[in-house]
Amino acid sequence: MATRGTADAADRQSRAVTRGNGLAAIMRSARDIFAERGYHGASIRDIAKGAGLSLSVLYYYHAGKQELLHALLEDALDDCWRGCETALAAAADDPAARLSAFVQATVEYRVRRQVDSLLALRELRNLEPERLERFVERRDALPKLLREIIDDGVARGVFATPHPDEAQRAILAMCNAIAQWYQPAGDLSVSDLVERYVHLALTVVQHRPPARKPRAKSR
Amino acid sequence: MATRGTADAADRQSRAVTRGNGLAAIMRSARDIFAERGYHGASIRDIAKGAGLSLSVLYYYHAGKQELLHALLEDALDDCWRGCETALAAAADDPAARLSAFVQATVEYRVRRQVDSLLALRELRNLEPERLERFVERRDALPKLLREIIDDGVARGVFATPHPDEAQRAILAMCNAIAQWYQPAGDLSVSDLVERYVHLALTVVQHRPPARKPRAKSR
Amino acid sequence: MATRGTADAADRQSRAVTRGNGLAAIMRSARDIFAERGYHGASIRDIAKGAGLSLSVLYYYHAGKQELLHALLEDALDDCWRGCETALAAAADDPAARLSAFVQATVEYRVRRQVDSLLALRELRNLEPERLERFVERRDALPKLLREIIDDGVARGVFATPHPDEAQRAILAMCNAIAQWYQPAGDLSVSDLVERYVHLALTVVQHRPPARKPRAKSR
Amino acid sequence: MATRGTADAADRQSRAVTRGNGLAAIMRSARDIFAERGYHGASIRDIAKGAGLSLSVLYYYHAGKQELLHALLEDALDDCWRGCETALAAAADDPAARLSAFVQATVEYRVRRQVDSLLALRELRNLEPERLERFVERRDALPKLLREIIDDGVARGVFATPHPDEAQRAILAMCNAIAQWYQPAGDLSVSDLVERYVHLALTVVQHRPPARKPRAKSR
DNA sequence: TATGAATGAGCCTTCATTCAT
DNA sequence: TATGAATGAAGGCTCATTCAT
Repeated sequence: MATRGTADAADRQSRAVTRGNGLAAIMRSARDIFAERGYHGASIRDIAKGAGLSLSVLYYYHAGKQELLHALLEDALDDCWRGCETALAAAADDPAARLSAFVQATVEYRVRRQVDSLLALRELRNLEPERLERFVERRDALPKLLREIIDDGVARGVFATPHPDEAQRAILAMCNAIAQWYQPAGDLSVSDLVERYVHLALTVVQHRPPARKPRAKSR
Repeated sequence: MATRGTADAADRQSRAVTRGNGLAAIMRSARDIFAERGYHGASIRDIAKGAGLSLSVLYYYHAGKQELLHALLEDALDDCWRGCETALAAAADDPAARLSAFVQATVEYRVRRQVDSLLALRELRNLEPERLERFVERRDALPKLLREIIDDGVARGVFATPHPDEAQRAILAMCNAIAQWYQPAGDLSVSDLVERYVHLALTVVQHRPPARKPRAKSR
Repeated sequence: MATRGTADAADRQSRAVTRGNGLAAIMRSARDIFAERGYHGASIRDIAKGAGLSLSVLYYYHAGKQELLHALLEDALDDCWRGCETALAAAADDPAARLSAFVQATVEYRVRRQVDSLLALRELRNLEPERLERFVERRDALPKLLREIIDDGVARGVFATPHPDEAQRAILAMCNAIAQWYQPAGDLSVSDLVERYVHLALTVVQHRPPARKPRAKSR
Repeated sequence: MATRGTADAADRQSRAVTRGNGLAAIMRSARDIFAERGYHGASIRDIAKGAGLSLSVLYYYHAGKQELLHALLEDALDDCWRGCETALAAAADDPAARLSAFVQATVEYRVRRQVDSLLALRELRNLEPERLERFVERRDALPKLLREIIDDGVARGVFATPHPDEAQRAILAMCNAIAQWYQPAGDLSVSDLVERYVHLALTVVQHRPPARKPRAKSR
């Protein structure tokens, strides 16, 4: 017959967690703590404490630690895709424009979801095999998409890179890395950041703007 | 009455670990298991088992799990630096040549120490604060070195990039990423890999080979 | 963002539990699950789920898990006694007839309440001390009653057993065991089962039918 | 970096557990505590405490709680079989003698291993399915053996029971029950107990000693 | 009547580490 | 060098129970 015990309210100082808002608080805390210590280094006890809730609520909302991670990663990947698709839908049908749109979306995502996006890079391997497989499949469509854009540019003679494969990898690698160092409070604004990375990407694929549309006579 | 106490020698079949080679076996096992599961996900029990040794030997050679990781990372970083220094020592005093040497050394290191180099990227954060600080200091000299090379190139007018900082980051990011995907058994030889990444790096810094030494009219 | 919070009504498909029948559903579920997994192995969550109700309703009807068990056991014991008393009330005042009536009632109870009767045997010890004491007192009156019947038979010279105590224990033990193996759907009908156990019991007490009622004069 | 903590020696008063004798102490404690509270009601913490050892040693010797139970049950069943086989090997080839030997062995086992034998009856269901199956198979050979003895007696006309199946069940049930009530310190000696149960069993099968070997006048 | 959200205690297990040999 | 036995701490998870609605 369990008694109530001494729940020292001091432990839950930041208890902005009003009844019913448990889930959001947990997700937030999980994100931060997973990011800080890694999946195995993070204890669900600490996650709960970070959320200002008891250990057990976590299991009310999620089946366990693993599922918690999964939920975070899926959410982040969803957001990433949404950004890309929106940007590409708005872009002109021209390789440079599409590449720029892709890079812009990716950079903005890395900044907007700095923490989660790092999680997705680092903690992927801690997903259970089955979950991992499904996740990776969805994620791998991104490099494929980028590759198509590059190939298209090469085919149309706008991108001169002799190594489209390396170019694709390089562009993603440098964009992904942003989440590791960018400091929103710093000097570099997001729009400047985007501009620079778009430039960098176009450089990497060796973008050669086509001769001006030969209007009359280019002389 | 089934027991587990007596470690059946059968479990250590792969005991190529002839007496006296304990240390090497442990390092190898630790490297693989840390890489596979991450620092917190790896148990020293499994590391010992992987080395074909008993748990306790590990403590004969190392003070603990933490020190084991440290030893691995230091060793990897040493190797990385050795490679860079050797390459740069042999390179001509010319930004493009120096950048090429740097990239070549880095790429080769990522391939030569594929596993350890990944460890150094991923498990860094699991070093104890004091160890971490010393390590990072040493590691951060690498980007600084690269930055100097780039700045020099820009100053001399050989590199046209308007964003040397981004260039530096991009070059390191793409080189680092190699360890994540390169397959030594695949089609791409190391020398080809190096060649492509050197090209990529020169592209990123917007290398402009200086006009042939303007023999006659310099005007 | 997968959650678990909202109990999806689909989970309660078998909701034959039309509003208002909660109590019966809970008792049924509790009986089955306690029987299947034992008191400590059964979770009230599963009991509630088995009843097609939410966890909390359980507490509307019962003070807790312990009381739930108690209610089940008391109910079963009541039934057992009712059967015995009815049977004995209808039996002739003759040891063999009374023993037969007792055995018949007991066997029929073990079949009629197969599950609950097993519960009463196995989960008794999980009652809280005070409850346990009261329960055992009531239950122990059964062997005592049986013992009286046997002693009476021995006194009257109808039962020849030299070990009335062992006989009593043997008879109860074998009747109790019925609940462990009897399959209502099988070949053996309840009336046959009763007949055999009555025979067995009479054998155990070494029943010797008295010399025919000395009609005229046996001389 | 874990420190030693305050191991209050007081907690391990009965520490007759000298280094190296851990296994035996654990088995003993496990037996008692499983018997007292049932598999699910017993915590391995309490088992360890009962053994005067730390929680973790348990896992040095056994894979877990489940395996601990399994080890106990197997050991008990082994003992039971050994007893039966020895007894039957020494018995004459005559149904009554064999039945007596079987009952004697069974009764003695129930007394000798009073606790474990109860465990085997009650906690069986808590074995994992695979383990359970193997165990039950071995255990079920016992009733079969008893049944063969009875059938043989019936065939030879020495046992008159019309219900050999019920007889077999009754004999085992009453013998099994012994472990529930017998008190070694009480009035009834083991040899008396055996004698009574042999008598009871012979009664149950309705043993009819064959007519004295018709020496001279068979009339 | 009935529910969803939340809690504290406790459980089984694993882990890094130590110590005597 | 190397090992088996043992330990305290912590980890993930389940559980009976409560409370506000």
